[in-house]
Amino acid sequence: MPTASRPSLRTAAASARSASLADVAALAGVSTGTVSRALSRPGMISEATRTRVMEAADRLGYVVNGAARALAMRRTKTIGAVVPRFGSSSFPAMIQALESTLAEEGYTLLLSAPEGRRAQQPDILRAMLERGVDAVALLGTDQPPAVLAMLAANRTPFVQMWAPPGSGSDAVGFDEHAAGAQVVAHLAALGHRRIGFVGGHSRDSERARLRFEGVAWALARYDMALDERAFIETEYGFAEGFAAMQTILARRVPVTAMVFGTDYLAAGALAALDQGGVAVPRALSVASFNDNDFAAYLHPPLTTVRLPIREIGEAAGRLLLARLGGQPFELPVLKVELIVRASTGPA
Amino acid sequence: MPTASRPSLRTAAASARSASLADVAALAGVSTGTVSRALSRPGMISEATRTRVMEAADRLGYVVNGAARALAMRRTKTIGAVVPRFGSSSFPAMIQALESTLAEEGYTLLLSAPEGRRAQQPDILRAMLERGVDAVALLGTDQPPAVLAMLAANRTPFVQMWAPPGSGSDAVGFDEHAAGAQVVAHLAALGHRRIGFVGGHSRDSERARLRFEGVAWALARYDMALDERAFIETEYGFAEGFAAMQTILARRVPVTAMVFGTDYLAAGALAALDQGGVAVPRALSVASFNDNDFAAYLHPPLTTVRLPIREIGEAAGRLLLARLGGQPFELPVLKVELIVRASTGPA
DNA sequence: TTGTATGCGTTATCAG
DNA sequence: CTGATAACGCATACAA
Repeated sequence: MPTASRPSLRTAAASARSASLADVAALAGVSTGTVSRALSRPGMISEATRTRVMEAADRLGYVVNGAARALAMRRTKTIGAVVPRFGSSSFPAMIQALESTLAEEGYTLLLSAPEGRRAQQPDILRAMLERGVDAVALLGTDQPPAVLAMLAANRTPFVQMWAPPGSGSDAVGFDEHAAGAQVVAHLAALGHRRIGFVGGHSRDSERARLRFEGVAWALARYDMALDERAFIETEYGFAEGFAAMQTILARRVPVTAMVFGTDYLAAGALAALDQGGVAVPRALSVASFNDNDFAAYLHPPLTTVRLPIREIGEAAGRLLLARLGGQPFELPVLKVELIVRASTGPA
Repeated sequence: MPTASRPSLRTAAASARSASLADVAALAGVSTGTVSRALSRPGMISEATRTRVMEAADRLGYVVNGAARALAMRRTKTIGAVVPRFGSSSFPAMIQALESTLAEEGYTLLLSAPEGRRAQQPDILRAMLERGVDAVALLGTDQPPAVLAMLAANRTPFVQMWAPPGSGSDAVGFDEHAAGAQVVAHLAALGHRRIGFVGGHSRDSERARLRFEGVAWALARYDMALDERAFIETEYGFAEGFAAMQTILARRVPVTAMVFGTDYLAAGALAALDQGGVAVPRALSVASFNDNDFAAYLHPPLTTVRLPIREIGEAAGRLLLARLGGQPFELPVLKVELIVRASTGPA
């Protein structure tokens, strides 16, 4: 019977591995249980031994072994986030907010930022589950069934960020449809009747799709028309906006206003307009959606809808923390805001 | 003596927890050891049992418990990254590249993006070490001694990203000094003698400091002068660039060119110049540093130095993988590139 | 308040 | 090729 506590060969061998609870216990002259408690529930321990343990601990540079702890506690204090196409988008601000919120409670973020083909694969989620994440934050509602199934099988709480709220499961986002409609309503009020639209691929992006649906809905509502020849779906980016606008200019489409799905696109388009000698907003009005409002600095006479992107990350973080703590959580209402700097009606 | 294998109470209780190796073993009628091998070293197992195990595994939706694995293997296949002020900068592209590179080898990224005060605290690193990261990627060389000490005590490999290479420990970055000098050399060649500079706080950012040192060095070399009243250190951002440029315009400083530490600043400044009726580059030349080159779309006649930011992340990833694999690794030389679109000498 | 002993789920070693 | 069994390092129920 292996009852006697073996003095653990390595106690001698100085620092073959990094210090463990047993090492601290030995140095402090107490049991491992005591050390464990001293470190995580200081209240249950006498002042004297506690300080002795503490001293021993940081003399050895002790760092708790999270794997062992996770194994024993069935909890890692780690949250996974899966955010495709993260580098070239406005997601970083959202993730920053998510991370900051979680960090307040001692949680750490495991980030996956798949590009290209890898974006759709469920192995990504699997990797996070293997790492024992306590919860997961996903982007949008367009999740492969396999993903949802794995989450369910593992009973892992999750939240969908930047997704239409009220779709049953936990989702935090704003009303994309309303945002899209708001821009069009504004243009309608100015007297525009025929406009163009350049946005992200609605096939790949739920956000692009919903936003465009809002635009389309409002177009019908205000009896306006989207000129097919001034409608382009592309990747988000300056270069893409530039190219799209050049194409539309070359087609000589008779629109009096253009709407862009994101300010990156708008910025590129403005350069193309500038180069093409088209005055904004005199000859053509331009509106876009954004979070950082930088387009305004580049081209002040631009109408934008400010999207509360950081707020998404923060709310998602709070939601997960609440779920993990068994607390109730009320989803905040994230508002979009129309910022009008200068606009005119059709030339 | 607890020799007999207890049938583990929960074998009955269906899915009280998520499936473990033992559950799979039971279902497949083999031992846990066999299941473990079947899953991680398929070659060592007979075809027949292997498929039986596989079936059992995914019938139960088995996901390996990383904590247990990490405990046994002393390895987590997780890399930590600490990147302050991540949301509002060009770091996301770097991180995206890092993550993608690591993902190729099955590594996952644990990201910490401290804002404000939290940025300097060593607890952040501690949290990562507790999670058992196999290696760590840090930003820059300005690390608190405590951080370096912890890393050393835990024998955790690490790399410093966007840091001057050749500083002894593993660092990947480009020559900031040369980048700064390059811009000034270009302006000198055009005949400019008196310029201004707006950049990040050199106190907080090693990058800002080095870049400015390159500028200063070249100014001396080419016998040029930096007008003190056109020198401002500020936060990176559109609004800050706008404000800084307005301030400088108000001071009526007789400079013929302005250099900006980042394109965000330059973009804001261009708006201020535009609004102030100053023609670029006819009346004033503007140059900046960037990675995504977006300023060019906003204001084509702008000279920029393209910084290889994504490459940093990729190289850092490869370096860590090499270190973990005991492979040699040769740091790539990351080149900066001067992009001249239109420039003139002093008006 | 403190010590003891067991379980957490895998991997790895060592026999068969 | 497969089975049994000992680590791995910590938390915790139970005893003292």
